Amino acid sequence: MITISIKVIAAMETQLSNGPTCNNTSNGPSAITNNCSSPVESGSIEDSKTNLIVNYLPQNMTQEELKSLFGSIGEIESCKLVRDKITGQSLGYGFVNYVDPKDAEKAINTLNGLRLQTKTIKVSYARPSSASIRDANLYVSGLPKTMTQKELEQLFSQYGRIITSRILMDQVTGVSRGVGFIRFDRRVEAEEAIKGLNCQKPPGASEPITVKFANNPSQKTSQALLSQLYQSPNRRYPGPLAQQAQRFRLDNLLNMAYGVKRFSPMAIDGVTSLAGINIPGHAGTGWCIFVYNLAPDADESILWQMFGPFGAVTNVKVIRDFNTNKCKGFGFVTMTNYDEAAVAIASLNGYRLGDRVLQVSFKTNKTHKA
DNA sequence: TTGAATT
Repeated sequence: MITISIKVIAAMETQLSNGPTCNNTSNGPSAITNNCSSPVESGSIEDSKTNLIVNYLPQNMTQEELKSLFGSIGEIESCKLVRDKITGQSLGYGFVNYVDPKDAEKAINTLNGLRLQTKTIKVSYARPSSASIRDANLYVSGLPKTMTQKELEQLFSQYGRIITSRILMDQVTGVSRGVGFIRFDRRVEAEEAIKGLNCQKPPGASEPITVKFANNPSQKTSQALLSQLYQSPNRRYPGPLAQQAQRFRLDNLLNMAYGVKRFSPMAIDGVTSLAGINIPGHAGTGWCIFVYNLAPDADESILWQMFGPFGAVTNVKVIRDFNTNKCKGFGFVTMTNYDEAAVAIASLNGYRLGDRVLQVSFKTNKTHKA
């Protein structure tokens, strides 16, 4: 009875593909109660009493026109015309959420089947499953660096249908950062995966992984954004410290010029690496330095400023509480050269920064776990 | 009082 354009079908399938497949194309109330067999969705009918999905909208209908049309029934809480992400073209359907469920019901009764241009629009309750479709995205950390995306999926697939997966890679080395994402079809699946896998060791792994719900699109606080401005070294810090650092560099130059051999553990690194022995603080890319007793508002720039004058600093990190974004009292600095790191530590350990006395040392494997 | 990581 209704001529359905290919585009609208595609749009509907896009919407449906986010949830369990239902064998009919009806979005009417019967579909909610009867046709979706998922146990999650049958319990949340309440959610859909104000929210409508409107299908078969004319191609040129705008969100404003949609809102205007449905707003004639009653007060609208929100209204969304779904568009193609790339072209911005209407996908021919949208959502209208009323304040009052009675208005939603009225809209179905009066607007469903309304002819607009060449279309006959369909108005029905939106699937109450949006909540189960959304928030099914997991953030996974502590993964073995050797784990592949396929292995990650294998691990999680026992809990449900995986929509997408990803392992974050270091942009330079291409090596896994041990962090990834799994998006499940449904939220319950994600919840089960958390129950089953959080704090568990994947087969063959030596450390347990962390599985939790991912944050929404990564929106950094303006504060975090600002601190990134300081990711480049800032080396104008006059005073005795800088002088000491400069003196050290001069010493190095003189030593090189006069052929003085300086001892450096770097010389034995190749051997110890082959033997599988870890040198504390040595991370392969440099020497990792632990800095303790930073102030809550400390940021990366202070680490650059303090350590930069002593030599090549490749990375600094202030460890922050995720929620408050305040420094947890410590941070890390990676320096390329052992000698420079050693002098920086000798110079900065016990250094008074504001009203705090810093403790600076090579990072150890210390953990407060038993 | 020795790591977070958010496509």
